[in-house]
Amino acid sequence: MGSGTGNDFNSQVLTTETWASRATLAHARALLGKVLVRTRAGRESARVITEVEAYIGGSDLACHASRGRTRRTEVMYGPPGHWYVYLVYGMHEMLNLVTGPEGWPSAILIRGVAGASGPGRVTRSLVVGRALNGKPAVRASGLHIEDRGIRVPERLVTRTPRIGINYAGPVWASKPWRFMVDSAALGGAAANS
DNA sequence: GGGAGGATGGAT
DNA sequence: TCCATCCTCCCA
Repeated sequence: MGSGTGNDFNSQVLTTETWASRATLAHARALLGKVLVRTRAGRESARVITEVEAYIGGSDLACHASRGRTRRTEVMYGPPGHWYVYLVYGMHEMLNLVTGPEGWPSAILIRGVAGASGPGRVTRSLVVGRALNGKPAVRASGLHIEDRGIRVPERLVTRTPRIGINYAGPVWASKPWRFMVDSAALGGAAANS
């Protein structure tokens, strides 16, 4: 696959996968500073997203979809803008937002929000579970994302390899597909916006 | 039907 | 460094 080698801009022919990969990474970056809004029993809790990771397509060996289309990964093959929630290590719910295009499995894991660092803590603090799996990210589902005007300047964004995926091998484990913004610095940025 | 291993987090 | 805890997927 053309996008597997790294520098897409040197490619003469840009494949559908290349475009989709770029779109997912741009989307991941754009999620920093957006607000995750949980509505439950008439109450709303909102948290600014501070850390995400991208899992991009069937060729990404760290992506669950790399092992084929199964019952669990089915939602990743569906239309974008839906939640992919699964249980890991028998105790932690992982919250992902499916990105597009349909039929091309990719998702963004929400690893941190203001006040909760770590994907397991994100879901625990917002009471998010597998009941949301496959649901669209709209208010009626009880969980959606809002842009409340928080600006995240590039200098506050850190990119690193993804966490806990060494089993995927060095090529995929080294992709800088984790995006973070310092929570405290973000507070200042939000105040200035 | 059985078994291995996992996109973590907290304790030791 | 260890391990709780259970779902998913592969293999037989």
